[in-house]
Amino acid sequence: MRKPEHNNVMMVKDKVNNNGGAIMKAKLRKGLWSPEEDEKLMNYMVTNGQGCWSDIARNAGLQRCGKSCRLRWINYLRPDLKRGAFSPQEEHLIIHLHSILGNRWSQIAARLPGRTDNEIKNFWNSTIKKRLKNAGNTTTSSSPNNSDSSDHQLKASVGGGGTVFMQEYEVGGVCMDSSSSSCSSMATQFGNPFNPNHQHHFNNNNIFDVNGVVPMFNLQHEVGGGVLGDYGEMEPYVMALENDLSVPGLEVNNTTSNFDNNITSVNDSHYINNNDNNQSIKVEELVGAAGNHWQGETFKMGELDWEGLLANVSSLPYLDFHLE
DNA sequence: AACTTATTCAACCGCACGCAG
DNA sequence: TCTGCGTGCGGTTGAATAAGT
Repeated sequence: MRKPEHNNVMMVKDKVNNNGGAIMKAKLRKGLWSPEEDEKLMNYMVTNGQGCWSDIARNAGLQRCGKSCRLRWINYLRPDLKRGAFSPQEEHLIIHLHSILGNRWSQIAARLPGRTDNEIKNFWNSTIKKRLKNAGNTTTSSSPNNSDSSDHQLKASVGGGGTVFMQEYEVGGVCMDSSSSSCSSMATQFGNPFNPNHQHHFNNNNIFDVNGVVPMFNLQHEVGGGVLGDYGEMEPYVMALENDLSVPGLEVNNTTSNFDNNITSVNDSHYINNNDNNQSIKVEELVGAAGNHWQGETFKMGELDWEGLLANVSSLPYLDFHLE
């Protein structure tokens, strides 16, 4: 989109050299990355793997700060990135997750393999927000931070639109930490209220906004048709959870793994089974966002098995959109 | 064709957190 | 306990591009 700026060098960082504290300016580039810089960083990462970003910036011969290198890698150079427009499934998932997580783009991105938080954030701010606004709704996506902490009562819509007032949920067992990495036990602790199988509590066709008492829209529509065009059709009943609710992360730990066949986990929510090729792929590897090690050798973005993904993410709430 | 406005998205900035010394 | 460093996150900016007039 943008053309690289090659002369955008700024005096950003002062360094003290060894000669009695004389100041030496380190020239760090800012602005768009040139293809040459991309190549340098890519080559370095492929050869040496991820490490200290400031070291990477230095050792790769880049006049960039480590932070910039990290961002460039995560948002652009990472080989497991999925390019192109968001699919309707992804759109639904983003909206859905945003209704739960608010602006926690990194957590949302962790559930959308191949997508970055920045990408999702941009997509949300530029596209979805606008569509929702155009749909005549102004209250669809309040953040968890906006929730009314006094409201312990959960409202859930049921089938034909009736309302069920849930008894106060014991939310104490839910991982409230904003970091998703250690929330894998939430389902069991919580009695797994987010398990779509608990249909006596929740209707699968509706989103429950856990952020506050705001109406959410019905996702019963087929994904393919009029993705967001139907968002004007709002469900008036919602579920509200107080506090900051963290959805169990798909990526959980940093155990070294690979794409070998038959990887299984005691905690099945941490892995994606790819039934087509008889492989189980650790979600962390797919996502790549939180992991410190990139080993994406064989994984091809764009070939994600959505059904496999969603079917095995038992802890992911309300994955209720219809797959084609 | 020229100009204006809207949209997109890469990148920066500041802050918070964790960890080591 | 304090401090500095590295990292990650979310908000924001601004240039490039598209669309409209």
